[in-house]
Amino acid sequence: MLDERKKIILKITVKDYIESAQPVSSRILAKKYLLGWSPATIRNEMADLEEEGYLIQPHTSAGRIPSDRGYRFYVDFLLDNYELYDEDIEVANSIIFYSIDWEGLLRKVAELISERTAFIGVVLFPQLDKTTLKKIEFIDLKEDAVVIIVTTSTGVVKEKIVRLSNSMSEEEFKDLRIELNSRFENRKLQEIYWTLSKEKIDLKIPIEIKNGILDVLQDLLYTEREEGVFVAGVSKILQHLEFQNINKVKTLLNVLEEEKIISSLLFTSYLRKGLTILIGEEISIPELNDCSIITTVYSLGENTIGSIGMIGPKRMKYERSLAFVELIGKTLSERLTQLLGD
Amino acid sequence: MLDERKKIILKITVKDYIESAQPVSSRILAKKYLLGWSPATIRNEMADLEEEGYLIQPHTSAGRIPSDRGYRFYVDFLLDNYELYDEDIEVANSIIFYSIDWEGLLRKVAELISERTAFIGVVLFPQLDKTTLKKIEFIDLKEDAVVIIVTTSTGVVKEKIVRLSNSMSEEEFKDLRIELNSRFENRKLQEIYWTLSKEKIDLKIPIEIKNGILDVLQDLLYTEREEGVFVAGVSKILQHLEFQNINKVKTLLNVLEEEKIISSLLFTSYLRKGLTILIGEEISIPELNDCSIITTVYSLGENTIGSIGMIGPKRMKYERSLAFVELIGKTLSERLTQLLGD
DNA sequence: TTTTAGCACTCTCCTTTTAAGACTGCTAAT
DNA sequence: ATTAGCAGTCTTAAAAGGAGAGTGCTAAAA
Repeated sequence: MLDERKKIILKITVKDYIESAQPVSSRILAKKYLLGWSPATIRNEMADLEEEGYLIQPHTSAGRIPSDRGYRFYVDFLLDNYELYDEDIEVANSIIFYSIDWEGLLRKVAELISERTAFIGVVLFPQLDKTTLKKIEFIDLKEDAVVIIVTTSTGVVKEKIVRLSNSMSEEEFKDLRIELNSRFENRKLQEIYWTLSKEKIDLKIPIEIKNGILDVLQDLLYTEREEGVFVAGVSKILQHLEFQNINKVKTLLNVLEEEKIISSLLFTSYLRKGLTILIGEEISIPELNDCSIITTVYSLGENTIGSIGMIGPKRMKYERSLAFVELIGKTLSERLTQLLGD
Repeated sequence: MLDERKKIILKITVKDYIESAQPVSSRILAKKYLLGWSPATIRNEMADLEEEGYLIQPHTSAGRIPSDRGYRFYVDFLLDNYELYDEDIEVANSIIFYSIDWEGLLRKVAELISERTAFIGVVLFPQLDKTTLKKIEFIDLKEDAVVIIVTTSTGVVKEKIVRLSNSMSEEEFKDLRIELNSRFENRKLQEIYWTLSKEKIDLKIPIEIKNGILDVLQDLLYTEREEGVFVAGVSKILQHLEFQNINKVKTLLNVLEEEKIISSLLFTSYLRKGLTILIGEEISIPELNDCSIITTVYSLGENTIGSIGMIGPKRMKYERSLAFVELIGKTLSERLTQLLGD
């Protein structure tokens, strides 16, 4: 863990870089922010931070910029309080005044996000999720391995082999099977996923099996997912400094036109049911290495049905972006529930 | 009109530029195409062509490139026979194998166009066109001016003042009104537009009034049009040489994200009911000055219901593009009629 | 009268040079 | 543990130079 001074230096470095888009030098840090340490001291600290992977030096005689790890640390531990501009709140609330069709509303939300932030707004179509669980079955392979077999109402069967750290008796398997089936039979896959993935669950189940089932469920949900997305404001992203290079733009546009890629990103957030953020390489799409993605879900009544998000450069104001996306998600859910809730 | 030699030189200049993307020099023309005239002669001819506005010289010591006027002349008078690659035909015919939903089919068509040509594919949603004519009325203002008043089934009233070159008697107005109303009452606006805009029509009607009615109809149709469009393959356009400049890309993307603009371009083609082509400034959208747009219509049975098109750089192979778009339009119409025709 | 050879001139584009400026890392002093 | 000072590195912008491509014009040839 970083000591206090390193944290301060990292935090200010990230903030300054987000603002200025210029590699941050020790001199700037000392002079602009009156930290009370000399440039030389700060230089030493920054060299340490670079060694530990939080900062990067574009070239020998340049200042430093945050690495993905640096941004991640910043987002996880150094963020100031969320700050919402009054106008952001106003814009989010304006959703309440739209009563166009379902599709039109979602499209409007994507446009709203992009207009207000000058980043890209994305919306995943509502997931139908009618598929329910038919049965969970186990086959004991001995040698502490077991096959999990899941059958769904749509007739799809999927299995997965799992290794156990502690062996289980015939009896225990039987109990677990009965318990799981009685509890989850005919329930929606998404609901089961959600219940199982909660930290606390009053069910005696080995962690490996639990994770195995979760994997299978995710797999099933993923292949049957609704892939439709709205992507709005692609042209807006070009005004940012990181996209002045034509080749970057090309590869970026390529990715953004692949609905499958965007929908799969949003789908992950949908399954996790919460505000999520991916930074640079965490997205696992090389073309989006300069971007961060913030997503959250929207729901109809009690049911999470889809997700929305924002794609922008890593160099974004996270406090504001996170708060804004979260707010939009909530407001959209309210509006949908109000319009269509039972 | 240009003499034979100028035509040949213009034609080859355009063709070579489309192929090479380099300003075409007199030397290239003489040497590569063995025209039998010396570079000096060709130089003189090219200077003439420039003076008449068919060619442009990027700078003093460069070859020449076609102006919009040059492209237009080429497309109107110098085109070789349409050439369809076998693969283009195959791709167009593949439409027949899609039987996904209506919307999916249209989206697929836009993608097909862009995939096959590496340009942008666009599709205008089907126009509902339920609006019919209620009444056409005239008010004689004397002094050879008359107000045309058109009322529609949706209750919209629109009028237009028209000047006449030959005055009409009270009697003639009455006859015309009766004739027009008996003939067009309760007919769809689009149908009336189409009938009236035909060259030959067995109806005694002053040209000014006819054009006035057409204007009003176009206006009515335009404001009530379905604005939805699909735009596919925006990223593909970036591989072309004319879009290597980041600022051009920005403005281009801006326009392409404006559905209203694209739909209005397509709507014009829809009203004209045929294969149309606009080159550069003819499009009247500064951001598309480097582009040409080829559009055609698609129909369900006898009824034209929408239009499709392609947006690419002016420097495109017109023979192929025109043929391809036309073919796609026809094939799509056949497929739609087969799927949904009554 | 039309065509062509020849040449001076122009403009682009690429490479090289030069210089200024921004920071760092390291050393030695505090 | 901190800091001043300085040599060294790298970027960036501007300037200079030179090759190459192509034209317009003139005067000669057809």
